[in-house]
Amino acid sequence: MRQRRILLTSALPYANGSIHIGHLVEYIYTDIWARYLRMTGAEARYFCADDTHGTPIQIRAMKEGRSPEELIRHYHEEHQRDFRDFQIEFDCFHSTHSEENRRWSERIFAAAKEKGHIARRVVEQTYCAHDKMFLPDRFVRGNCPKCGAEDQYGDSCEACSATYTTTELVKPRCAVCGNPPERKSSEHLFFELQKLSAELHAWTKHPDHLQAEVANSVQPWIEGGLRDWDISRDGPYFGFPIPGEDNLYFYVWMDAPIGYIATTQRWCDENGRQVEEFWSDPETEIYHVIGKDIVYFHCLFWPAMLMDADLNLPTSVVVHGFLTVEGTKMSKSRGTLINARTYLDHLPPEYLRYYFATKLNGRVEDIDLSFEDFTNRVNSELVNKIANLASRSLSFVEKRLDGRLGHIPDDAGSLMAARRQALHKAQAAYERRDVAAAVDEAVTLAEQGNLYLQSRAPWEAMKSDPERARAICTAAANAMMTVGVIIRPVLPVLADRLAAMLQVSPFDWRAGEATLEDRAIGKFEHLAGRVQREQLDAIVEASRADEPDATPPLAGESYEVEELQPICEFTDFAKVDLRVARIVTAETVKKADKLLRLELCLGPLGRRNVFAGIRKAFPEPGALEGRHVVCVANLAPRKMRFGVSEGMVLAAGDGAGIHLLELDADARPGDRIS
RNA sequence: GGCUAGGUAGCUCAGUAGGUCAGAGCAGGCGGCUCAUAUCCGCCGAGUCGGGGGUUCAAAUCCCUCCCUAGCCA
Repeated sequence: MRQRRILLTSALPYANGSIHIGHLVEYIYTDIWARYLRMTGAEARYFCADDTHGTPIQIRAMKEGRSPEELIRHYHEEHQRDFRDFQIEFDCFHSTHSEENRRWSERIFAAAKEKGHIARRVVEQTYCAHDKMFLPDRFVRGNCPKCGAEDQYGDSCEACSATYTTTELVKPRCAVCGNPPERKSSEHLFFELQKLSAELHAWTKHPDHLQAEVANSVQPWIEGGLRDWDISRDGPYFGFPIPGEDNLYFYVWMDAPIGYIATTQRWCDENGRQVEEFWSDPETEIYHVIGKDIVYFHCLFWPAMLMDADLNLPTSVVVHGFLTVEGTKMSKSRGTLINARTYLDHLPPEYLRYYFATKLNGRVEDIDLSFEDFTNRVNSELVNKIANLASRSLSFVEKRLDGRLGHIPDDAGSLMAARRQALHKAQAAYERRDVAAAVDEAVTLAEQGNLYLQSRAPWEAMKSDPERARAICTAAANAMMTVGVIIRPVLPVLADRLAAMLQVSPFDWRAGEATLEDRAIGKFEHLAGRVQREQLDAIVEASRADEPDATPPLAGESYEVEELQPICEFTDFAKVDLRVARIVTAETVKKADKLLRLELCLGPLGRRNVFAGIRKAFPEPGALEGRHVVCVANLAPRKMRFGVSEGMVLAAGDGAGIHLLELDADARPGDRIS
């Protein structure tokens, strides 16, 4: 039989934010499944990429004063770090902002055009003249045309849940600059989905392609008539220009799924393989794991694009539910929107992988992270049952039986039968993506192993017949090996530590039914320790702190201040070199009624000439002389009409009152401030 | 509003084509063991299987209806 070739993907994370535990449900799920498949000997390739295009990234970058490329580079690195530290192993994690993706987007678009499925139509949209860009729904705010609720998004009303278009919004304004937008028409390109209606209907009806509940929810869309899909956006737009069009770009949702192919291409190029092996060979299985929010894109648009391009369609689109925390939607103010990194600062990735695994059953159900449940499951199942069985069998052998296994005794027949059965049931469960059931097999088997040890009491046998004790522990160790194999897709690092103790390699599915007898084992190492409820509380606390404006202001502090800038990484902050400076001279500047010219002494760093807009607050500049202030010492020099300014002094205030930041008189000029 | 999926012991959930299906694990109580980074084993649960109605000799399991929850509605 030929080796199964399988391509797996998770939805591409958008490159304008950090990975949080909600995202992780999907990546952990896919990773578990990919690892399981590899353990059975299949070639399972797990591909993913950052989704990098579109207006939100454009605007976010603009607000942060950097280029979109810089922004997505930042998140590309951060995402990969977070995934790696959660033991999520991609064969390739690429980016939709790549040459491979550009080529494939152009090719797939050309194919759709060739098939006569691309139409042109003029659309009227909301345009911000100030920011010189068209505004998507979420970037127009205004009053609901139905109920009049204020400050609603451009697509629907949170108060009366009416839906409408941005052009219907009353008193609209741009969410970026606040100016009222205008209406502007332009010609867009549409993918005529309706023309593939029959094919899509047939495809979505096939029971292998979609879970029953997903297929159900897709049918009304098809039967109700598929609408054409606007796949273009006007420039300036961060994305790929559409060939042959003037100032039109591919909509981010057009090129995002193509990223699956582009990433495959990238990996193939790097590994001497052909992309056709994955996207054209009908024997290859393709699985897309997605959240239930993007079913429409993956079950209709995406298959349609693939149909037109004559590429493989997904074998299955696997849909999972959302994550809730303590029974409710994740929320910044409650501290339950937990970033991957925040979690890792407090707990090992294994616990979350394990917990999610106990919930992932292949159905489209939301899964809840209940802290009590999390603590119970990790402690009672992972630690008390699984890790403890390893400890009871292996560390006993190491400490009291010279680290050597004997032979499995006759009275272990039912335990050995149980391990075979658990392995097979777990395999069946993994195959149908019911990870929860597979984990349950591991736990149950560990339970039986513990029971076996309890009833045979090797510590008693030890007193009269050490070889009997060795035999008992050998049976338990073999059961433990199977537990380890079953749990390995979920807890790869932990399982590999077990494999090292058992000195088994490769630790694959076949090892689950092999027998280990009459051999030495490696040094015992405890597999997992208990989790404390306090550690979870600390994560919630830290997640609250991630959101600096979550706490309400104190009474009386209701005046207006400038809005907070986006989060700045420490490395960015560290670029600003602040120094202690003593004001040597301070004087007014002719023809400049706001400026003072300051001569600063930075100790060994010499003197600086600085123009500061603080004259209004200091009618007697001479009084400033001798004061110790904060100087931005590595600011690029700026040529002004009155001379060159070689830095800035820091001050607070809104113009009415200005307060210079001042240091104690004994601060040394030139010292770094951090 | 429409659609979809759920509502089973304090918690998380099993219950495959209706008849040992009223269950498991955790938590809690009692007892035992001590090899195990206080872990393991045994015993202990009357929960109207969301409410109501119906089909059937028999329903958590089928039908109708209502209530509640979650999500989706391009």
